[in-house]
Amino acid sequence: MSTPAPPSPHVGSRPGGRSARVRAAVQRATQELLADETNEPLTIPVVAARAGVHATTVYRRWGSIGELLTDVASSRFSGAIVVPDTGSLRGDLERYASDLAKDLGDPDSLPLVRATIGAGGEQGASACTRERQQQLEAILEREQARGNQTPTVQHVIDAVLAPLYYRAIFTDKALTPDWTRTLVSHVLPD
Amino acid sequence: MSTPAPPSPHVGSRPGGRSARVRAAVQRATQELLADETNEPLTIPVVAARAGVHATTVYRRWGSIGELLTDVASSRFSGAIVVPDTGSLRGDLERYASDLAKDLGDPDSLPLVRATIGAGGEQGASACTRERQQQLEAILEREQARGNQTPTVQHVIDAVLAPLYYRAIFTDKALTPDWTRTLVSHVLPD
DNA sequence: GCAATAACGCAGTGATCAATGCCATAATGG
DNA sequence: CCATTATGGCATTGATCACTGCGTTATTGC
Repeated sequence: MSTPAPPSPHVGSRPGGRSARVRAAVQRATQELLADETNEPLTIPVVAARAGVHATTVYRRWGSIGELLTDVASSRFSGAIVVPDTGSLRGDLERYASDLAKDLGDPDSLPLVRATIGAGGEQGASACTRERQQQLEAILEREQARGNQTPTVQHVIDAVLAPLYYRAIFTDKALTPDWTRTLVSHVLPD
Repeated sequence: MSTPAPPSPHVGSRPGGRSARVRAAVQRATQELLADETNEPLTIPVVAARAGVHATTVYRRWGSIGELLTDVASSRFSGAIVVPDTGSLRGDLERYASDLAKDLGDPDSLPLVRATIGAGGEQGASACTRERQQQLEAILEREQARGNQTPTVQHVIDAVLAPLYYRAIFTDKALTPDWTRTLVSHVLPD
């Protein structure tokens, strides 16, 4: 966050090369430290030590904790949920909301979201939700391709996505299936 | 967060005594540092220096950055908005949502929310919204006292409060009056 | 295979942080 | 007004952090 920008995170390496292995180890270590209730400081030297990597490497590739968390969140929250295809908009939304609730309820995803919001600023926060918004958009577009009317993307974000994140982050209530169904019912009256 | 617990934050002092002055100075310094785009580390020594107070004092009264932020957020988000009384539920909700949008849009409240979520954990996050939920509850209860039907508190939280916080934290979109009115209209059909 | 380039490991440096013991000062209660 | 308690200031200490040259190892392109 304070450094100009890493020379370019080296994305051209083969999947299994040293670079990819280091990246995976560091990302895993970061999530483990966040999940650990041991209140470890989550600094770069600590993450590096846990990953079995030298702190220098982390400083050079990520630059700061904020950028590291943003990167970890991007990976963690990309592809973890597949867009369902149940045949109906209601089915898709209910299924998707339920999957997202399960994902957000995972004990090590909430600390990651919280920490990323705190240290990653605007970039970090959007890394936690960008793919979710796009997936919601895809669900609505497919329904429109079927020739049906749909609520706007914004409405679905406000009525389904926002409450899920809000409840996860700000409360200690469970994200129950009943409740997620209720959320969906508010955008699909009948 | 790691210390047992401060001996008790000294709440019995007169408003204007040394204790209260120090508390105010530290809280103001914390918010100023968060608002500053200078990317200062927001550590206890830095906060203390800016407040013209010795770091020792901050360590003893708050113990950690997380607890300090939680305390600052509690103060900052308590009493900043008064529950409106327009005579109608729709008026109250629209007014309240608009006030909250203005408050969340304040350039130095968003960094505080983000940082508190990140460093304050469950306690910190709820400090940002507790009073808001209670105020919403008060609005609904007054409408019920008028003998009218209302949506549930949970529904209003999901449909109005959650999108406001979600948009503020995760996106860079403005919290426009038009949009907040739309949110209210979703819980008050007609 | 063999150069060229990029990524990583190593050791070390200055700066900053968290934490503590001791004393000064202000606030409470009789 | 005085004693008791609590709160804040000061100096210091050990630990940790962010960061940087330099050499080594892996990866890429020819």
